[in-house]
Amino acid sequence: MRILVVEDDRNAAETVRRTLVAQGWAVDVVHDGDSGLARATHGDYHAVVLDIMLPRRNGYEVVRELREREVWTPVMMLTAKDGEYDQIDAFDLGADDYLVKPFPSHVMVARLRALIRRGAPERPAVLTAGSLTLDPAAHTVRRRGTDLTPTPREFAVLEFLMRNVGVAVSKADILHAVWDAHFDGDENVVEVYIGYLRRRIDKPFGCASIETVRGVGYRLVAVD
Amino acid sequence: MRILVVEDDRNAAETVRRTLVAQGWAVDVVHDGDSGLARATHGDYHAVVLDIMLPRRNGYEVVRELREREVWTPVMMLTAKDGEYDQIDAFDLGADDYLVKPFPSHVMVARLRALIRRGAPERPAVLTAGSLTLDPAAHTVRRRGTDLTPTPREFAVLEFLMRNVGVAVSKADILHAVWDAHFDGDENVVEVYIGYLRRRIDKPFGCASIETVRGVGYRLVAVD
DNA sequence: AGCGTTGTTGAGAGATGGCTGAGACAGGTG
DNA sequence: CACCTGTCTCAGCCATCTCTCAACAACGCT
Repeated sequence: MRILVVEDDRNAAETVRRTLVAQGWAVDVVHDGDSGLARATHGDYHAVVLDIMLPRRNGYEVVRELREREVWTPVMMLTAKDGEYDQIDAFDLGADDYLVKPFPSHVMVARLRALIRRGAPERPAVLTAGSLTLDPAAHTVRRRGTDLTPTPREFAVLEFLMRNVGVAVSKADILHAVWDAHFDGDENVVEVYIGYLRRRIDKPFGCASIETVRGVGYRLVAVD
Repeated sequence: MRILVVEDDRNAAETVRRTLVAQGWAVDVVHDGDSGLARATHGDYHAVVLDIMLPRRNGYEVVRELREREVWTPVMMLTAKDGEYDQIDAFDLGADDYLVKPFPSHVMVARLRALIRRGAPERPAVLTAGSLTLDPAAHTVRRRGTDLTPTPREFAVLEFLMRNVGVAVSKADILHAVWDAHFDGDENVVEVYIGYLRRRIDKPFGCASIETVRGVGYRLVAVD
């Protein structure tokens, strides 16, 4: 395991380094945001431990920039502050975990291990199919730049379809993924919602992203 | 997204359920470890939110047992205690993430999303015979790049033939593989569908992939 | 060649699957 | 309370698909 530690406090950095080396991991340490960004971009690490308070470029900026460069290495953020909003910000910017200082070293090790096991998410958070994009976190859907406003159910159906682009999914699959176990209605709801979605995301743009696969279900394809 | 929530405190469970439902996810709630284990094993969820303090079987035991049963659904553990050892134990037992109560609901959502983002099931392989390809997942058939649109029955017959390229299969085999057990009609249907398929996948391209083996049945061969 | 057997095909009746408009109902909001 | 939005049911319509039947063609055997 190769770990990059970005932490400007030399003492803290040394403590972390020792802990990780004791695990048998290879550790590189840098002390400012710029070097951290550069190393993380090109260094091929299994995880990055990133302090928030950094000279030259703070932790938030480093993650955001990393994700913008399509680097998906797991990032664990460290901070002295205890504000919950920091966590949110960190998550929204693309960090994968968060620790509040001071923390026992074995907690950091355990959670780093979990991060590494989870692996780098190959996919960015936004789903795309042709000119259609769906952001699960922001709860937005766009086609050619214009904002669409699906209802919650429509959104859920579309999200499922977009997680299976090009694959024919059955109405039962959709029902199963979107409606909960207590639902005992007809599969016709799915047909109805497909109809709603077509009116919402296809008709106004003259496309046909949702294909019917007779006897099977539906397939979402990438169109412009 | 289908989420299972295992939490014995009815109030807490309801809060979590609402948060997740507001995301457009399908949520099932159970209140004890045994039911949680049963549902998680067979329920096909995208993630499980699991309290540690549970009647009948605690959260640790549930994860351990789940992993022993080779169920790899991502698990997020919840606990009221703030003991660091809980985290370690949880990770070691196979949990994928961990939250200490109380937590802001959007943190839970963000981290659940991160958990779900990782695993996408890979598709089954595409079947090929010369210039003819059939993708069972996408439910598509192509010859030399152009999309063919077989009917469901035609597709089923073709899929069976393509899983047996170069092998002569009898009409009885095809009937058995494609039609259900209650079918009591004539083997002539098979002949009729072979005819349809030839018109669909061979005639327009001037090939002859489906050969008749007189007295035996049919054989699909690879041609360009 | 002649003949029975086996395979091919066109026509068409009936069944099925999918789409949609109308409307009931619930929950939230002014 | 009236109104709006979102969810879901229902029933009718339409296009397509499935399968049967029967005539016809091809094959292979004596």
